[in-house]
Amino acid sequence: MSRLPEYLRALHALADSGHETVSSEGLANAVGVNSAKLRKDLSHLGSYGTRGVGYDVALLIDQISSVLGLTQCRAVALVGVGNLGHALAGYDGFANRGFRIAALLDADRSRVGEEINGLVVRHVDELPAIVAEDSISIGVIATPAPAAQAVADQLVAVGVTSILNFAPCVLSVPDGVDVRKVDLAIELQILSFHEHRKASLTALPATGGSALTALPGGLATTETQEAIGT
Amino acid sequence: MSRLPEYLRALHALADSGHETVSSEGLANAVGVNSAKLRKDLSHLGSYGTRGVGYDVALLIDQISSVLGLTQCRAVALVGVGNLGHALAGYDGFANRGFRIAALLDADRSRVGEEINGLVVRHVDELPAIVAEDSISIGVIATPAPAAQAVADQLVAVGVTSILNFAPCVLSVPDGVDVRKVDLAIELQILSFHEHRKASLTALPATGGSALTALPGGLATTETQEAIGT
DNA sequence: CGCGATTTGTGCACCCCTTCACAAACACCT
DNA sequence: AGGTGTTTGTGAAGGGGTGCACAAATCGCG
Repeated sequence: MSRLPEYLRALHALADSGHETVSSEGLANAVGVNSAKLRKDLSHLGSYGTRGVGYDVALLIDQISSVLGLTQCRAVALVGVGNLGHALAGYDGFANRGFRIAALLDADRSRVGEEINGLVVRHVDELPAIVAEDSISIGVIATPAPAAQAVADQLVAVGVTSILNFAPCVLSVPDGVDVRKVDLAIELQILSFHEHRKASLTALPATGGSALTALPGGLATTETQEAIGT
Repeated sequence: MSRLPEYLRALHALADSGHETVSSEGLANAVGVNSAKLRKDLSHLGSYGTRGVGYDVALLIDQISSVLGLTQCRAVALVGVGNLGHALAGYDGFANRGFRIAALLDADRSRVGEEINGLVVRHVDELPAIVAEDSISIGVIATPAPAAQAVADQLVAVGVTSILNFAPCVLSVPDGVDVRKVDLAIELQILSFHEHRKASLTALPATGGSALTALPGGLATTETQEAIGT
């Protein structure tokens, strides 16, 4: 499930604060989900709770980490060191959670050679060599939209089967390759939609405003505060 | 729906390439969804297609923009100008899509006064004044996790009802306030899960590997290549 | 003016996810 | 050892989204 990473983060926080066990309801509250849902999620990866007591935090962390394949540190290659790429290269949230940025790449040769956070930017054409010297399991695309598809093709060509795409475009990849997309502007637009809806509702509480704002009701974009898509 | 922004982006691309009308199937292919789903989505905001022809691109753009509340440029306040905040402040994908970063804030006084992309960083305590001088509709939190809740409280206190949270933690906000969360590490962990699963399946195609990798099947984390959240 | 081709809009069935509610299991206390 | 309270694991019901398939509608052409 896409919720497992959230559970994992909450569990780490609990472990840091000294808890050795958690009840399903306690963990559910920390993550913001229903306790039954959480129990069902955890039951899917085997029973690791003790009735009357709860779940062993350390054991659960190990289990979830194992399922997510985080027992080993995964190497990621970041393509595109523009504005966003710079930030991602320096983001310390990756190293703490089982990932290591192993290579920085860019198509712009004027950027090649630049050093960011201890890594030297290399040209995207060196991708085969980079994969050869350091097994890359995930590629991150932080290029402008027009360049994204070409980069994705290159990543796929060298055997990368998981791509995180920050470019605002859809990538076409062969079967067996997973793509996740993060579009920052879309997130804002969804919030804008809610904002617009709230404004209309408060202005016209009786009629509900135009038909546009009075959609079926639950249309409220899946879940708020749910990690991307989730 | 959370898919409307994706439709909007595809429509803009079509408009730029000269198309005046699109069939539901053409647009669906561009976005990567089922054509029936797309037609149903569009029908929820009133019928704006012509049978036998398709949808008028310009008209549809206006309609979706209107539903999303993008007819006016929305002002966002960005709190936290660390690594990620810097990138967001300089990200040009916002201005092109109906958003304007109106203020940069940080709790660290040593950062106050710094100029980024033509904006001067101000202290987070100035939030009430900033909202007063420039109506803010969305707040973006790009602070470390421990500071995020306090910032959220401050944003709510000055009347912000939509928050985009990049800090890896859950925010508790009163009803009526929408929070969307983007956790970059979680995205990578989800990809790691898929990677781990693929590795196990190819190694043990018959048994499907351990029970961990042989979950119910459709567990594959909602949708790939769906904007967060989806 | 009529006919065929094309495309929208939607009723219907299906499936997955979510949630409630409860039985089984465990620990603690007496 | 037995009772009691707590918590897990799960069966069943409900809801929402998804996709198929088809009727209605429109355009273009003869």
